[in-house]
Amino acid sequence: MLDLKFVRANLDFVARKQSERGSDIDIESFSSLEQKRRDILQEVEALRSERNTVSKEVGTLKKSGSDAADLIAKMGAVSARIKELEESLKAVEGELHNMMLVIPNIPHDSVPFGRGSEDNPVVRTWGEKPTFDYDPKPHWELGENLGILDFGRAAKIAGARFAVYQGQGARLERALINFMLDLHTEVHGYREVMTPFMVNRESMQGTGQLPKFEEDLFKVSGTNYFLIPTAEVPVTNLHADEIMDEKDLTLKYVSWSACFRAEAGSYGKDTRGLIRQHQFNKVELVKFARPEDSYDELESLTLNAEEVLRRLGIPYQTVTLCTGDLGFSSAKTYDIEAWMPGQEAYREISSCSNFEDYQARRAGIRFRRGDTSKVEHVHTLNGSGLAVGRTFVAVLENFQQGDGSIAVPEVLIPYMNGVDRISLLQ
RNA sequence: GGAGAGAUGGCUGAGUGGCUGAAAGCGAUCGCCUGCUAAGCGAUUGUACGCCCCAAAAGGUGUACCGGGGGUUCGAAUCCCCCUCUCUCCGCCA
Repeated sequence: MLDLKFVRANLDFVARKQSERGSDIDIESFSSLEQKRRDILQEVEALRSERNTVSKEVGTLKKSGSDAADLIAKMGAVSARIKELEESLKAVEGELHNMMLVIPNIPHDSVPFGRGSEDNPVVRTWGEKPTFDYDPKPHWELGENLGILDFGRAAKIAGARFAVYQGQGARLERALINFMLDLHTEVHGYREVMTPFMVNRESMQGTGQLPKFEEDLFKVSGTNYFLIPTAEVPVTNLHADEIMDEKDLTLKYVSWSACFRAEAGSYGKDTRGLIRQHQFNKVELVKFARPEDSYDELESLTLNAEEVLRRLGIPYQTVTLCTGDLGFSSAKTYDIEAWMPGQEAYREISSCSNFEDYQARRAGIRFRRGDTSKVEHVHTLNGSGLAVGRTFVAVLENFQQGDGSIAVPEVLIPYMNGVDRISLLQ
């Protein structure tokens, strides 16, 4: 959520920034609603003030045995009026709040203007694409041939967009999770957390999934719980409604979770294989930072995520999302795209964002400065480090061999209990 | 699932209708004192929103907030109702 006072003072700027990301803001109704809120507020506060003063007089009069009937009758009327005003104030504030909740974040100045993903500039490429003396196979063929992936039975027990991992496939998924967690905790200094996979509505609103994107989420029927689409939600909300100590910043968390996405509106996209699933594993990096540090922290967070691919030996490129492709809550986002030989394309494997104070304002995450003891909103950041299912895909497709087996990347061998190749016989 | 108890500031904990934004203690910050440390003395120590002042900061002022929501009353931390969460006991259970 944007700062109400900032929006009020910079309406044209905010509207222009929103249009750059292809979003509209109704300046007129915002202004009139905001003005109305202040008008009512001033009136109701003046009346409350009067009531407070007179009520004290009533107390004094009664104590001294005098008659206060006149004042009491008068205040009865004032209280009734206050009640009326409070109701309309509540209505106006609710409307204004709902309006604020659906205004996306303002892109950072360094975010390039563009209409969509085709306009995202590449900031880095790493690694050499492997060459094959045959047509490299997509992971779903490799996986099913090796008996480590079973989409048919997944469809039988659950439905489309689910997968069953078995044998060395299940082991590989688990190895990737452990490898990533170890790297981020032991080398990059993140603190590991394991959180609930279901959260309440407030948490979803805190990080920006609600109210606007409810159709993308799974709701647990008969409860108020939603399945998390990413560990970003529970981990960021860990500090909701808290005032943090400046000395604890930058606070860095890493969390493995299953992620659940309804994938509404993606019919026909990536219907084969592991790329787009209703449930997948992800290792997520989350940071809470001081405002002046957050853009440096975004750079290091992105590099921390890239390090996973470097150690695995998977080629990738990193792009900056342009204004038209930027996510709702983000001020700036880098996408890391891994090379997938079987699909002959770079595919998104991580998305690293700085939300500035947008989520912090929604969720009430603040910190107190040590020197001035001023309270400010923190900046929140997060990024996949990495999407495990898609990393699984990248390993299969990049390390496939002519005989259909998969060479296990060096760094994963210890996590595979010494197995250095996945082949049919395993 | 059943029975009971509870939720107050950074923490502990008073407070059963007006003198309570909230006692006391602890902690923290600043100052004094002191060979060092400790102790001692003094002061300060919430958040949000509005208005005034204003380049801004600071300041002034008003309102709200004692788990959340609603009600009674001239007036609610305090009385009533609903909800959430925590604790204890019983039952069930990975």
